[in-house]
Amino acid sequence: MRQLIREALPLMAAPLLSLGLEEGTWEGLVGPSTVGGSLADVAMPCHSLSPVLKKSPSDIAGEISSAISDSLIGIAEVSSLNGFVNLSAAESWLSARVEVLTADPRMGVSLDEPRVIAVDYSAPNVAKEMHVGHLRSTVIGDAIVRMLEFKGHTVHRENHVGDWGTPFGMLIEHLLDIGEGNVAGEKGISDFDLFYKEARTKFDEDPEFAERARSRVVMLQSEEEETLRLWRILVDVSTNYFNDVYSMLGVLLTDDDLMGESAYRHLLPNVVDRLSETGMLQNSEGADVVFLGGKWLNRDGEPFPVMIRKADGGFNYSTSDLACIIDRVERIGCDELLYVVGTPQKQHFEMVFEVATKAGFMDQSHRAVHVNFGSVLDSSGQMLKSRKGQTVKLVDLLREAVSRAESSISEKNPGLSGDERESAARMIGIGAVKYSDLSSDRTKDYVFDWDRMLSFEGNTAPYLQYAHARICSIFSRSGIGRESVQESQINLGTPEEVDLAKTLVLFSEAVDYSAAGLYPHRLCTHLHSIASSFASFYEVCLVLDEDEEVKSSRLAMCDLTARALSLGLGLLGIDCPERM
RNA sequence: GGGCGUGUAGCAUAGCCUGGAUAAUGCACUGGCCUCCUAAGCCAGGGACCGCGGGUUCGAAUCCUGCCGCGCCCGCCA
Repeated sequence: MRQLIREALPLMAAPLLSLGLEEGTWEGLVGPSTVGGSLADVAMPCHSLSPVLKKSPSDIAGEISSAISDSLIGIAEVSSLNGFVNLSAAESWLSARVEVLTADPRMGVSLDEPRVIAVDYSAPNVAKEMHVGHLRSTVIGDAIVRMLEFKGHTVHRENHVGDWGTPFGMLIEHLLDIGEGNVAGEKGISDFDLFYKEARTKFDEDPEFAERARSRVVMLQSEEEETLRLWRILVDVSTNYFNDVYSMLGVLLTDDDLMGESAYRHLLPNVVDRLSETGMLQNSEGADVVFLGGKWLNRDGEPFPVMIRKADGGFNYSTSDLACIIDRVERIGCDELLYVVGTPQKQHFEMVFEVATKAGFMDQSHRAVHVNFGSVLDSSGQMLKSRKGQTVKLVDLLREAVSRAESSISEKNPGLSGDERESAARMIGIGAVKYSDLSSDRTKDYVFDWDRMLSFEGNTAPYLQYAHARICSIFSRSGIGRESVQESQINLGTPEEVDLAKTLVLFSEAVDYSAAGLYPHRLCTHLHSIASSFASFYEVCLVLDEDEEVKSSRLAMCDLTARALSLGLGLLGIDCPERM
């Protein structure tokens, strides 16, 4: 309702001046109402004016209310209660707003001043299974990418896959033991968990293998040709597998977005040089480190460093992340760097950002944000660890979701069959998984519960998709084209229509609020309220079989609702079937 | 020990940034609603001293502070 406020404020100035309130003293009090219902959309608490005007808040609210109500005719109805001045959007104002939206494919969502933004997300490991932890990063990152692109920004997707480092010695040797012909090409690796575990076991238990693995690491780091070829096999097999998962999930990531750790390996010495030039680098027990000081103390109360180059000459992840920052700022020209990575790495990113800022890799014009997310917990509230407990393979989870969706469809709507049922099952099952992850505050821990995420009740994707499908059904049944109603005159004859109109008008604010904070759940919350308002509207307002004027208005509302839902879910990476 | 985060009905969550009115939503529970556009739905109802104590304020779930519980981080792993 920011537009209501924008329109109302100038009209309130003169009447308020006549009550003794100077311009600039009261505007900040006007904001969204905190009470629901039809009472108010915008409210102005008058309690703080009490000492100024030497009257009770209740009297002040009453006086303001009667002073401004004539000025706001056609915009809002004004009343007062409990020391609040309440503005409720006028029906004519609301219907005019809705009419503007019906002609706008962007549903009122404005474009921001464009920035160049890198979003680092997903980041699976080569030769390892993708599990539920990757699900969060992938789904949240993808939603953020879509929202930011929609707001007009240039977004670079960065998939920082784990494709370099010491584990590749044992992985390559294991590949040789198995025989590359059994892995390369179409065959792939059928079980990455098993592959990794076998390599690990041999490394731990077979000294001869461990020795081969260690010298293989040296060959890899010196970029020996044959070793690089073998490494490439593992990378290719894995990225094919990642692509299968991405395509099943329906995310934007492609091979063009791959920027693994290996891609930055030649920049690492450069990081050392540049840190050295600034004088930040210190030698500690043979290693090159940066001491930031401040609150960075270890458990003995001593300062602890950011490790840049280990005593053995190797680099670790801080260095790699610094190289990334340099690359993204200087080569890609990013204004903003977003890292969709779990909360446990918060301290790491704080330190890396601090080093990068002090070293001048970033300046005031750059913004680096750790877009953190909570851990995945099981139903008993424990961390879902990949070490011991049975890890849920991402592919298995997604297949299960789709198959559950398919059986629900068979049960609820036997009329759907063949390709259409299959495609609806995919949209519903995958949508359910994504939505359950996106719909709560990402910074908090996420309770992973198959029954809840696949349940088709409550604040879930299927509930929103169902509202969308019902609308599509109205149009297909009546044979009326969606576009043909987009210039209809809007009449809000019932409370349900008014309520629906308000949630639709608030759509653009919800998108902005969600994108600005990088919080997809805010958009979910609003989409749910749209679907919920629509469901109430649908019960009470017969769309077809009314007189022409009512019918065209309601059809336009239906079209707008369906567009809000599919656009909104689309920004979250979730598709809507027309029938389900 | 230090740092960071978190605590809201039986369960799961929103609201906290930017303080306002009777704390919102879903599941579960109770009771209603399909000769009518998909009942995967709708309507009504019960259920919360917003972890505990101080402070600021006309007003605190929200801001400050002290406790308590839980979690994560403090590795020459990423």
